[in-house]
Parts: sequence; structure tokens; C-alpha cells
Amino acid sequence: MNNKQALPWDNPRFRNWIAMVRAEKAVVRELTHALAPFDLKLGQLDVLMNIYRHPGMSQHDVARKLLIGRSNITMLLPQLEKQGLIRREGDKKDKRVMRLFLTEDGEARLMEALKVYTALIDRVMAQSTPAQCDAMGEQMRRIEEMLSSDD
Amino acid sequence: MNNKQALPWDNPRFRNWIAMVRAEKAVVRELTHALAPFDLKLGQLDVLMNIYRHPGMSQHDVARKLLIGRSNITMLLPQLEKQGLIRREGDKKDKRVMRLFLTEDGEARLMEALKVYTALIDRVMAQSTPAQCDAMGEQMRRIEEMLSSDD
DNA sequence: TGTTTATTGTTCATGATTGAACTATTCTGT
DNA sequence: ACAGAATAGTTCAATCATGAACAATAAACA
Repeated sequence: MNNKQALPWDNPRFRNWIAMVRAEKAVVRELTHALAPFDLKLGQLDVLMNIYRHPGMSQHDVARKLLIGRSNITMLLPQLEKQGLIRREGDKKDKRVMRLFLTEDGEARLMEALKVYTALIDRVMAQSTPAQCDAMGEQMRRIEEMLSSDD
Repeated sequence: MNNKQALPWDNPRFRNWIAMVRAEKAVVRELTHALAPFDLKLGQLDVLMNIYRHPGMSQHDVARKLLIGRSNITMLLPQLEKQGLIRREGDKKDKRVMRLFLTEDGEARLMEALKVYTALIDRVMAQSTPAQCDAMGEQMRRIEEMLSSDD
């Protein structure tokens, strides 16, 4: 019984997955430090980005987009509201949903933070050729689609 | 002043990074569910894997390998010890370090969990050709090396 | 219309992760 | 040998994310 031969570390797919997780963790750590001067956590920035792209988005939609729980959003928003970065408006037609908007401050803060964000990602992704980077992105989109479809 | 043109969403590198984060999150979520029957969290499995590959590893080394804090390890190990999956031995020469070993139960449980782990990763990574998968892995290793070097 | 079912957001208890402060031990340099 | 710096691990408080239970509202349908 030669268990060792079947060990995942000999499996390229597995090793590459591990490499991806480690890289992602390293970048996130770097990013968190880079965002500290803006008083923004990565999760908060994700929310701001989504509201910017889709003003009037509901909390539920933000949660689904970010693959996080609804309660997470509920506990995240007051921090952003307190900082005056976002505004919440009850929907006229559907009294259950809260529509989210950036304030001017929120948009300004977002733009500043995005400069740092993109600068770091640019630096990180410059490790690959544009073609490789795109190929990687395509793989990732296929993976996500594959997993979100068979829920 | 056409801010919009410089928006990160028009930047392929940025978009591909976002795709990667989403894919990773989706896989981790799936993985967490798949591991539930084994009473193992992903973080615990990571620790077991490292101890398996490097028996007698110190807690500090595990933390560094996994890119997590030392205190995290300290609070993680008692759970694994209570389940009888690992064993801790004080180093003879250096009384500060604790050497970690898998018990037989720990190794058995690890092997079972790894079957599920690798099966999922195989399924996920099958979205790419082996060559693409390897190319992606190489990118990730370069990224991690790049970020860990300039600490 | 009225009743059942779904959906949105909130609350709450729980578990995970972090970083700073601390103890104990070892290493360095003189 | 000794003082000071460095290292391994622990403790603790704070933060964060999660899922289940819940309230309010809307949608589906008999």
C-alpha cells in the first residue's frame, strides 16, 4: 500500500491551488496595510466600489456580489455611514429594501484608495505578461461560474 | 477631467485580480462545507498538512508557512490536541520551541480529508488545461516570492 | 380578498483572526 | 561571564464574519 504516491503534493493542480491561496493571502495582507492610512478595511472598500458602480444597489445585492453574508453588510454599513461615506435610502416601492449611495466624501475617499489599490495590483500582476494575466483571469471566472451555478 | 477613464475596472490586471479573489472565496466556501463531516476547519487542515510533511515542525514555522500569526497557532492547536490528532513535544535543546507531530488518528483523519480536498481541487482546476494551470501556479509563486522578499 | 410563501434587513451568539504585551529562554558581543 | 537583543510561545482584548432566528414587507395563488 503505497499511499505516498497519491499524495496531493505530487498533484500539480493541488500545488498550484496552494500557490494561489498563498499569493492571495500575501497580497491581501499587503493591501490591508496599504489601506490603513485611509481608515478603510478591504471589506469596506469592496462595498464602496460596488455602490460606486451600481448606485442605489440594495444591501442584499451587495452581499451577493461580494459573496458574503447579509448580516455582514448590516454590520459593515454603520461604520461607513458614521464616516459619512455612504447614504442609505429606503426604497419607495419596496419598503424592505435599503438603497445605497455614495456621498461626495465617499466617492472622494474611494478614488484615493483606489489609486493605492490599483497601484499595488498593477505591481503584483506585472509578474506576468498581459496574456498570462488574462488567461489566469479567464480560468478564475470559469471556476467561479462553475461553483456558483451548482448551488 | 475625465476620471472615469482611469477607473480600475477598465484595467485588465485589476479585473483579473478581482476574478481571482472571487474564485478563491467560492472554492474556500465549497471546501469548508466539504470538510464539515470531518470536524475539520480549513485552517486546521492546513496545520495538519504541514505537520505531516514536516514532522517535528515548530509552531513558529507552521505560522510562517501558512502566513498566519503565531497566536493563531497557539489557539488552534488545543482543538487538534483535544481531538487527539496531534502531539506536542518540547524540544530538548531549545526549551522555547514546541515540536509538533501527528498521531495515528491525526494521520488517518488527514488522509480522509485530503481525499475530499484533492477531489474538489481537481474538479475546480479541471477548468483549465494542465499547461494553463501550471502557468497560473507559476505566476502565483512569483507573486508570493515578490511580496515576501521585500518585507 | 385572504392566506401562504419568499424576501429584505436586523439581531444575536459563536468562532476565527489579529496584534500588542508578556514570560521564558537563547543568542550576541564584549 | 554578563548585559542586552532576539526568539518561541502564550494571553488577552478587539475586530470580523457567519448562520440561525426573527420582524416587516411583498408576492403568489387559491
